[in-house]
Amino acid sequence: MARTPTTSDAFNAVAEASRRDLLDALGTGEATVGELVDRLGLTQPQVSKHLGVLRAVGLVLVRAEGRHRWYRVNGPALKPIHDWVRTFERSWNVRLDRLDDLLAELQTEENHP
Amino acid sequence: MARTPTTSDAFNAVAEASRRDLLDALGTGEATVGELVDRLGLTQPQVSKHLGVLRAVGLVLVRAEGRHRWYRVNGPALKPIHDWVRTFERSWNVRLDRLDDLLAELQTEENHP
DNA sequence: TTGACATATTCCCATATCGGAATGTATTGT
DNA sequence: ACAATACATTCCGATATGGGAATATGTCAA
Repeated sequence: MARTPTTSDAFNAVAEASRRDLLDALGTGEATVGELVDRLGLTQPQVSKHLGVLRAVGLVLVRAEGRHRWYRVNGPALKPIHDWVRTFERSWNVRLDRLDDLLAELQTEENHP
Repeated sequence: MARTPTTSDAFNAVAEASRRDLLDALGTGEATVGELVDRLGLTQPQVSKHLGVLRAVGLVLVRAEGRHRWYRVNGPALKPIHDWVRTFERSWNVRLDRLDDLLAELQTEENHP
């Protein structure tokens, strides 16, 4: 077998920096392919192909209007990534870490009434 | 050029499901290669190679003890992913979304005193 | 020393990728 | 009808991948 296809899930689609740049460039709004080409300095086929991958995994949605295609981010498709990485958040988030300490302390008190 | 190497950053390293499984299996503790082989049902070379990729991007740390290697997750290496995906959180998190509404409302009131 | 054990590394191959260049397909304006 | 515009698709080649199988490296135990 080879590497997991980029179109298999959000994790693989987003691994490519250019595709993250595209999502960042779209932000909360809409943009056409041409606008994205200008903003990112990529070639038109590059942008179209990357958008194709993002669309395949549901990370972007398209709306046709004349000869333009308005792309926008489909945020919820990123939730699986957020959910997964969030389970490790305690290892660098001091606030959550201190919450752990507090809970442990309460647990101890409970054992020594 | 080809696809971005798996060892270039956390995004690419974590794109492979087996490597996420390895990180999940490690959790907050430590484990040897053999233990991970048993837990995940992968072959030993598979586990060693995947751990090699994770180590290359700093996602795991190793401690040698005799003929065993104790691996553990290096959480902070996941922070770049968390930070990036977090900027899109508003699109699915209702609480943050309502906070946006509230702020917009306050803004309107300010304009109509 | 020798053998068993734990882990890492190498070799092989089928496969998907990315970029570049060229071309295809709609849609619009004149 | 025709040219221009906006975008998608195809063909190409170089490259890294992941699994399997075999082998190498290092450590312990008798």
